[in-house]
Amino acid sequence: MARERKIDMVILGLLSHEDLTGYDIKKRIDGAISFFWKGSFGNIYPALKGMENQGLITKNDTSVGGREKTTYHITESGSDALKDWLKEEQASNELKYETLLKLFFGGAESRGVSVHNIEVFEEQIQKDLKVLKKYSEALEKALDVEDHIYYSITASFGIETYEAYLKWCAKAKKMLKQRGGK
Amino acid sequence: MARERKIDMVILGLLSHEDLTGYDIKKRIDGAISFFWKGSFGNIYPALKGMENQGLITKNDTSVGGREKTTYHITESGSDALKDWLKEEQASNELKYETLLKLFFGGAESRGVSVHNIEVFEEQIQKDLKVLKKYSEALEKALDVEDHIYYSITASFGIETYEAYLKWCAKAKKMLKQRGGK
DNA sequence: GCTATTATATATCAAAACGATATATCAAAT
DNA sequence: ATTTGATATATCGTTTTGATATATAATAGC
Repeated sequence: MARERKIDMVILGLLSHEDLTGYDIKKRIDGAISFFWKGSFGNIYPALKGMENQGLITKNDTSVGGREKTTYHITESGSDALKDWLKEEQASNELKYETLLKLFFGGAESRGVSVHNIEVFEEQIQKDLKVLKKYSEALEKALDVEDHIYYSITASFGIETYEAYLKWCAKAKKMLKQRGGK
Repeated sequence: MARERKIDMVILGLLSHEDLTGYDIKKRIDGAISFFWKGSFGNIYPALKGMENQGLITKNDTSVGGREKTTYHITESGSDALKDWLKEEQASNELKYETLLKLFFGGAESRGVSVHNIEVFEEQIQKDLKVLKKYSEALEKALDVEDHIYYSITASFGIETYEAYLKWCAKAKKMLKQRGGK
């Protein structure tokens, strides 16, 4: 019980660097960490409310013209919660790959469908890899290397795995084509 | 709306090979496909009920002594639903890596904690890789190669990615150690 | 033979995440 | 001038997660 809401830690991690609005948080998640984590508005906004009630963050309402905006700031208590989580060694790592699922159960269908599914996946990865490599190169050029080491390491994780995916795509297609199609 | 329940397709995929109970289904998911998909009882049992109502599967109750058992069987309509899903080219592929998350936000903590987190991750992967390789070797020895090609391909995906993870672990640890610790 | 443990089997529940949608303002481009 | 896209917050139904409860059958150890 009293399960830990993972999104809380993501938000606290982001807020430990700078004050942000819910919308900003979504953008950050969609940016640098999107290849190993995701978040939605339906996830972020309730979490912000909950954490404000718990005193982990404080809010600051501003309005520019008719436009409202709520910026969140991490408290000392929130900072402690983040540190506690970082120290815990258990971590859940999981992937949900529908492409693999389709391939695994694809025996019921034609060989061509499986090859096509791999190609669609391959294209997506190639696109993602391109973006990630650009991001990684930009990081290396940045002056404050010490501060960016963790960003580099996570980006390198993405690059390594994406390259492994592409390697597998080539292999898988070859295997499927060699045996002729149904 | 009427969003597609992914677990339905997993269950239909498994039932397309053999009749199974809810418990069996959980075991199958925990087995060969666990490295790219997960399922829980709280997910499986309601899905079975729902699909039975939709006519995608039929149930068969038996009782051995005081023990009750419900075995499910795929219908033609269920088989069609599976085929339709296999043909759709869109597929959601996502990973949630708490280890990466901790590393990314680890700047707030000591360098040693980050290295330790990587080591914990590394050990888990080494363990999983061992299991997967054994499974893969067993597959290659199997006579009915044609039927097992899809199993081989998905297993090879796991091996490729796990090996990429290990490669990254070594690299990441080196990077963190080179720069000395806080 | 007795007992403890593990495997089989189904089920439910609160909390969390997902994904889609709604609403409205502001900035930029056509 | 208008349409498109970015900013900003919010909600809602469905699905998933993870934990827990319950009970029987089989196996292993003493």
